[in-house]
Amino acid sequence: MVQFNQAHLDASFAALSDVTRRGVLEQLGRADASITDLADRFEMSLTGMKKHVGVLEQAGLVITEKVGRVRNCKLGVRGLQEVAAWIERYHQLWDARFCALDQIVEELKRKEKIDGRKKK
Amino acid sequence: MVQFNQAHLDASFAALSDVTRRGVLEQLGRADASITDLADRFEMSLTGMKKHVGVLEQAGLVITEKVGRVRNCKLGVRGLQEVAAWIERYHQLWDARFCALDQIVEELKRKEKIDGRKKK
DNA sequence: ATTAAACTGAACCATATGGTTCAGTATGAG
DNA sequence: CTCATACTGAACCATATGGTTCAGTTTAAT
Repeated sequence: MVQFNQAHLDASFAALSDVTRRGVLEQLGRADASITDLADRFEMSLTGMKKHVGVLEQAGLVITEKVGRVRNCKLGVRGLQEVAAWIERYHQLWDARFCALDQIVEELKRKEKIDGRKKK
Repeated sequence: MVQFNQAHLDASFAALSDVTRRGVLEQLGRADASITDLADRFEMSLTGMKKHVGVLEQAGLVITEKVGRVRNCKLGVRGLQEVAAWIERYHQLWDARFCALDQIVEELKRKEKIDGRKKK
Protein backbone atom coordinates (compact mmCIF):
# COMPACT_ATOMS: atom_id res chain seq x y z
CA MET A 1 0.00 0.00 0.00
CA VAL A 2 1.15 3.50 -0.77
CA GLN A 3 2.59 5.47 2.12
CA PHE A 4 1.13 8.97 2.31
CA ASN A 5 2.97 12.12 3.25
CA GLN A 6 0.85 13.01 6.25
CA ALA A 7 2.16 16.56 6.64
CA HIS A 8 1.31 17.26 3.03
CA LEU A 9 -2.16 15.76 3.43
CA ASP A 10 -2.67 17.96 6.49
CA ALA A 11 -1.72 21.04 4.49
CA SER A 12 -3.81 20.11 1.47
CA PHE A 13 -7.00 19.27 3.33
CA ALA A 14 -6.59 22.36 5.49
CA ALA A 15 -6.11 24.48 2.38
CA LEU A 16 -9.31 23.03 0.93
CA SER A 17 -11.31 23.60 4.11
CA ASP A 18 -11.95 27.27 3.37
CA VAL A 19 -14.69 28.42 1.01
CA THR A 20 -12.68 31.37 -0.28
CA ARG A 21 -9.73 29.18 -1.18
CA ARG A 22 -11.94 26.68 -2.97
CA GLY A 23 -13.35 29.66 -4.83
CA VAL A 24 -9.88 30.77 -5.80
CA LEU A 25 -9.10 27.32 -7.18
CA GLU A 26 -12.30 27.38 -9.17
CA GLN A 27 -11.44 30.81 -10.49
CA LEU A 28 -7.95 29.70 -11.48
CA GLY A 29 -9.56 26.77 -13.22
CA ARG A 30 -11.08 29.28 -15.62
CA ALA A 31 -8.06 31.52 -16.05
CA ASP A 32 -4.80 32.50 -14.40
CA ALA A 33 -5.04 35.60 -12.24
CA SER A 34 -3.03 38.15 -10.27
CA ILE A 35 -3.39 38.72 -6.53
CA THR A 36 -5.27 41.94 -7.31
CA ASP A 37 -7.69 40.10 -9.61
CA LEU A 38 -8.47 37.58 -6.89
CA ALA A 39 -8.70 40.17 -4.12
CA ASP A 40 -11.22 42.12 -6.19
CA ARG A 41 -13.19 39.01 -7.07
CA PHE A 42 -13.53 37.96 -3.44
CA GLU A 43 -13.84 41.48 -2.00
CA MET A 44 -10.87 41.18 0.28
CA SER A 45 -7.69 43.09 1.03
CA LEU A 46 -4.64 42.31 -1.08
CA THR A 47 -2.84 41.13 2.02
CA GLY A 48 -5.67 38.79 2.94
CA MET A 49 -5.74 37.26 -0.51
CA LYS A 50 -1.98 36.97 -0.54
CA LYS A 51 -2.23 34.83 2.58
CA HIS A 52 -4.83 32.54 1.01
CA VAL A 53 -2.69 32.13 -2.08
CA GLY A 54 0.25 31.40 0.17
CA VAL A 55 -1.66 28.59 1.88
CA LEU A 56 -2.70 27.12 -1.46
CA GLU A 57 0.83 27.37 -2.78
CA GLN A 58 2.24 25.72 0.34
CA ALA A 59 -0.14 22.83 -0.28
CA GLY A 60 1.02 22.64 -3.90
CA LEU A 61 -2.46 23.46 -5.16
CA VAL A 62 -1.36 26.60 -6.95
CA ILE A 63 1.89 27.83 -8.43
CA THR A 64 2.78 31.50 -8.56
CA GLU A 65 5.42 33.45 -10.38
CA LYS A 66 6.28 37.10 -10.06
CA VAL A 67 6.45 38.79 -13.44
CA GLY A 68 7.44 42.40 -13.13
CA ARG A 69 5.36 43.80 -10.34
CA VAL A 70 2.46 41.36 -10.70
CA ARG A 71 2.34 37.86 -9.28
CA ASN A 72 0.70 35.42 -11.62
CA CYS A 73 -1.24 32.59 -10.00
CA LYS A 74 -2.21 29.35 -11.70
CA LEU A 75 -3.32 25.87 -10.73
CA GLY A 76 -0.54 23.61 -9.49
CA VAL A 77 0.05 20.03 -10.55
CA ARG A 78 1.56 18.60 -7.41
CA GLY A 79 -1.25 19.27 -5.00
CA LEU A 80 -4.42 17.40 -5.65
CA GLN A 81 -2.97 14.06 -6.61
CA GLU A 82 -2.18 12.83 -3.12
CA VAL A 83 -5.50 14.12 -1.80
CA ALA A 84 -7.39 12.33 -4.54
CA ALA A 85 -5.37 9.19 -3.91
CA TRP A 86 -6.18 9.28 -0.21
CA ILE A 87 -9.88 9.77 -0.85
CA GLU A 88 -9.80 6.95 -3.37
CA ARG A 89 -8.14 4.49 -1.03
CA TYR A 90 -10.44 5.51 1.76
CA HIS A 91 -13.43 5.01 -0.47
CA GLN A 92 -12.37 1.41 -0.87
CA LEU A 93 -12.34 0.79 2.88
CA TRP A 94 -15.72 2.39 2.95
CA ASP A 95 -17.17 0.30 0.16
CA ALA A 96 -15.86 -2.84 1.76
CA ARG A 97 -17.74 -2.00 4.93
CA PHE A 98 -20.87 -0.88 3.16
CA CYS A 99 -21.01 -3.95 1.07
CA ALA A 100 -21.70 -5.76 4.30
CA LEU A 101 -24.11 -3.04 5.34
CA ASP A 102 -25.96 -3.23 2.06
CA GLN A 103 -26.59 -6.90 2.63
CA ILE A 104 -28.03 -6.15 6.04
CA VAL A 105 -30.23 -3.43 4.58
CA GLU A 106 -31.45 -5.76 1.89
CA GLU A 107 -32.18 -8.32 4.54
CA LEU A 108 -34.17 -5.78 6.54
CA LYS A 109 -36.13 -4.71 3.48
CA ARG A 110 -37.03 -8.29 2.73
CA LYS A 111 -38.25 -8.75 6.30
CA GLU A 112 -40.26 -5.53 6.18
CA LYS A 113 -42.01 -6.74 3.07
CA ILE A 114 -43.00 -9.91 4.81
CA ASP A 115 -44.10 -8.03 7.93
CA GLY A 116 -46.09 -5.65 5.76
CA ARG A 117 -47.94 -8.53 4.19
CA LYS A 118 -48.62 -10.03 7.59
CA LYS A 119 -50.14 -6.77 8.87
CA LYS A 120 -52.47 -6.60 5.88
CA MET B 1 -23.66 21.59 -12.34
CA VAL B 2 -24.22 20.35 -8.82
CA GLN B 3 -24.39 23.02 -6.13
CA PHE B 4 -22.24 22.13 -3.15
CA ASN B 5 -23.05 22.70 0.49
CA GLN B 6 -20.07 24.91 1.27
CA ALA B 7 -20.44 24.77 5.04
CA HIS B 8 -20.44 20.99 4.89
CA LEU B 9 -17.40 20.96 2.62
CA ASP B 10 -15.63 23.27 5.09
CA ALA B 11 -16.41 20.87 7.93
CA SER B 12 -15.43 17.76 5.99
CA PHE B 13 -12.12 19.03 4.67
CA ALA B 14 -11.27 20.50 8.07
CA ALA B 15 -12.09 17.15 9.69
CA LEU B 16 -9.77 15.41 7.24
CA SER B 17 -6.92 17.87 7.78
CA ASP B 18 -5.74 16.19 10.98
CA VAL B 19 -3.54 13.12 10.95
CA THR B 20 -5.15 11.65 14.08
CA ARG B 21 -8.64 11.93 12.62
CA ARG B 22 -7.56 10.33 9.35
CA GLY B 23 -6.08 7.59 11.50
CA VAL B 24 -9.37 7.15 13.31
CA LEU B 25 -11.20 6.78 10.00
CA GLU B 26 -8.70 4.19 8.88
CA GLN B 27 -9.14 2.35 12.15
CA LEU B 28 -12.91 2.40 11.85
CA GLY B 29 -12.47 1.08 8.34
CA ARG B 30 -11.15 -2.09 9.93
CA ALA B 31 -13.63 -2.35 12.78
CA ASP B 32 -16.06 -0.32 14.85
CA ALA B 33 -14.59 0.98 18.09
CA SER B 34 -15.39 2.70 21.37
CA ILE B 35 -13.96 6.04 22.46
CA THR B 36 -11.71 4.17 24.88
CA ASP B 37 -10.43 1.89 22.11
CA LEU B 38 -9.53 4.86 19.98
CA ALA B 39 -8.04 6.88 22.83
CA ASP B 40 -5.78 3.93 23.69
CA ARG B 41 -4.82 3.37 20.07
CA PHE B 42 -3.77 6.98 19.59
CA GLU B 43 -2.35 7.50 23.08
CA MET B 44 -4.61 10.35 23.99
CA SER B 45 -6.99 11.32 26.78
CA LEU B 46 -10.59 10.14 26.47
CA THR B 47 -11.72 13.75 26.33
CA GLY B 48 -9.31 14.54 23.52
CA MET B 49 -10.47 11.59 21.47
CA LYS B 50 -14.09 12.43 22.15
CA LYS B 51 -13.48 15.82 20.58
CA HIS B 52 -11.95 14.29 17.47
CA VAL B 53 -14.84 11.91 17.11
CA GLY B 54 -17.18 14.86 17.56
CA VAL B 55 -15.52 16.69 14.68
CA LEU B 56 -15.75 13.63 12.45
CA GLU B 57 -19.36 13.09 13.39
CA GLN B 58 -20.21 16.73 12.71
CA ALA B 59 -18.76 16.28 9.23
CA GLY B 60 -20.83 13.14 8.76
CA LEU B 61 -17.73 11.01 8.41
CA VAL B 62 -18.58 8.83 11.39
CA ILE B 63 -21.75 7.86 13.16
CA THR B 64 -21.85 7.07 16.87
CA GLU B 65 -24.37 5.47 19.11
CA LYS B 66 -24.34 5.10 22.84
CA VAL B 67 -24.98 1.55 23.94
CA GLY B 68 -25.03 1.18 27.69
CA ARG B 69 -22.03 3.12 28.93
CA VAL B 70 -19.97 2.72 25.79
CA ARG B 71 -20.26 4.84 22.68
CA ASN B 72 -19.87 2.83 19.52
CA CYS B 73 -18.21 4.60 16.59
CA LYS B 74 -18.43 3.52 12.97
CA LEU B 75 -17.90 5.00 9.53
CA GLY B 76 -20.65 7.29 8.29
CA VAL B 77 -22.24 7.23 4.87
CA ARG B 78 -23.16 10.86 4.44
CA GLY B 79 -19.74 12.39 4.76
CA LEU B 80 -17.32 11.48 2.06
CA GLN B 81 -19.62 11.63 -0.89
CA GLU B 82 -19.71 15.39 -1.29
CA VAL B 83 -15.98 15.65 -0.68
CA ALA B 84 -15.29 13.05 -3.34
CA ALA B 85 -17.70 14.80 -5.70
CA TRP B 86 -15.95 18.12 -5.21
CA ILE B 87 -12.54 16.62 -5.83
CA GLU B 88 -13.86 14.89 -8.90
CA ARG B 89 -15.33 18.01 -10.42
CA TYR B 90 -12.24 19.94 -9.57
CA HIS B 91 -10.13 17.31 -11.23
CA GLN B 92 -12.02 17.95 -14.42
CA LEU B 93 -11.23 21.68 -14.39
CA TRP B 94 -7.67 20.67 -13.77
CA ASP B 95 -7.48 18.22 -16.61
CA ALA B 96 -9.06 20.74 -18.96
CA ARG B 97 -6.33 23.20 -18.14
CA PHE B 98 -3.55 20.67 -18.32
CA CYS B 99 -4.73 19.38 -21.62
CA ALA B 100 -4.02 22.85 -22.93
CA LEU B 101 -0.78 22.95 -20.98
CA ASP B 102 0.30 19.61 -22.36
CA GLN B 103 -0.14 20.92 -25.85
CA ILE B 104 2.01 23.93 -25.01
CA VAL B 105 4.65 21.71 -23.49
CA GLU B 106 4.63 19.51 -26.55
CA GLU B 107 4.93 22.59 -28.70
CA LEU B 108 7.89 23.79 -26.65
CA LYS B 109 9.59 20.43 -26.87
CA ARG B 110 9.17 20.45 -30.62
CA LYS B 111 10.70 23.91 -30.83
CA GLU B 112 13.57 22.96 -28.54
CA LYS B 113 14.39 20.05 -30.77
CA ILE B 114 14.55 22.36 -33.75
CA ASP B 115 16.57 24.95 -31.84
CA GLY B 116 18.90 22.22 -30.67
CA ARG B 117 19.49 21.14 -34.24
CA LYS B 118 20.09 24.73 -35.31
CA LYS B 119 22.67 25.25 -32.54
CA LYS B 120 24.51 22.13 -33.62
C1' DA C 1 -24.60 -1.72 48.13
C1' DT C 2 -19.99 -0.70 46.47
C1' DT C 3 -16.95 0.03 43.32
C1' DA C 4 -14.88 0.41 38.79
C1' DA C 5 -15.42 1.60 33.89
C1' DA C 6 -16.76 4.66 30.25
C1' DC C 7 -18.02 8.57 29.04
C1' DT C 8 -19.14 13.76 29.40
C1' DG C 9 -18.72 18.75 30.35
C1' DA C 10 -16.34 22.77 31.96
C1' DA C 11 -12.35 25.27 32.27
C1' DC C 12 -7.97 26.20 30.85
C1' DC C 13 -3.77 26.75 27.79
C1' DA C 14 -0.76 27.45 23.72
C1' DT C 15 -0.81 27.97 19.11
C1' DA C 16 -2.98 28.57 14.51
C1' DT C 17 -6.26 30.91 11.36
C1' DG C 18 -8.62 34.49 8.81
C1' DG C 19 -8.93 38.72 8.60
C1' DT C 20 -7.51 43.76 9.10
C1' DT C 21 -4.46 48.25 8.74
C1' DC C 22 -0.31 50.69 7.98
C1' DA C 23 4.01 51.38 6.25
C1' DG C 24 7.09 50.06 3.11
C1' DT C 25 9.52 48.40 -1.71
C1' DA C 26 9.75 47.63 -6.56
C1' DT C 27 8.18 48.37 -11.17
C1' DG C 28 5.70 50.33 -15.20
C1' DA C 29 3.72 54.40 -17.49
C1' DG C 30 3.92 59.22 -18.90
C1' DC D 1 11.86 62.29 -12.84
C1' DT D 2 7.30 61.42 -10.82
C1' DC D 3 3.71 59.00 -9.65
C1' DA D 4 0.44 55.33 -9.43
C1' DT D 5 0.18 50.21 -9.28
C1' DA D 6 1.06 45.84 -7.28
C1' DC D 7 2.67 43.58 -4.10
C1' DT D 8 4.94 42.52 0.62
C1' DG D 9 5.86 42.39 5.64
C1' DA D 10 4.90 43.51 10.37
C1' DA D 11 1.75 44.06 13.85
C1' DC D 12 -2.53 43.41 15.61
C1' DC D 13 -7.17 41.26 16.74
C1' DA D 14 -10.92 37.87 17.48
C1' DT D 15 -11.95 33.37 17.19
C1' DA D 16 -10.99 28.40 16.42
C1' DT D 17 -8.20 24.21 17.25
C1' DG D 18 -5.90 20.47 19.62
C1' DG D 19 -4.77 19.23 23.58
C1' DT D 20 -4.93 18.85 28.81
C1' DT D 21 -6.95 18.15 33.83
C1' DC D 22 -10.57 17.73 37.06
C1' DA D 23 -14.96 16.87 38.59
C1' DG D 24 -19.12 14.83 37.56
C1' DT D 25 -22.85 11.04 35.81
C1' DT D 26 -24.41 6.76 34.25
C1' DT D 27 -24.01 1.84 33.83
C1' DA D 28 -21.99 -2.83 34.70
C1' DA D 29 -19.92 -6.02 37.61
C1' DT D 30 -19.16 -8.15 42.32
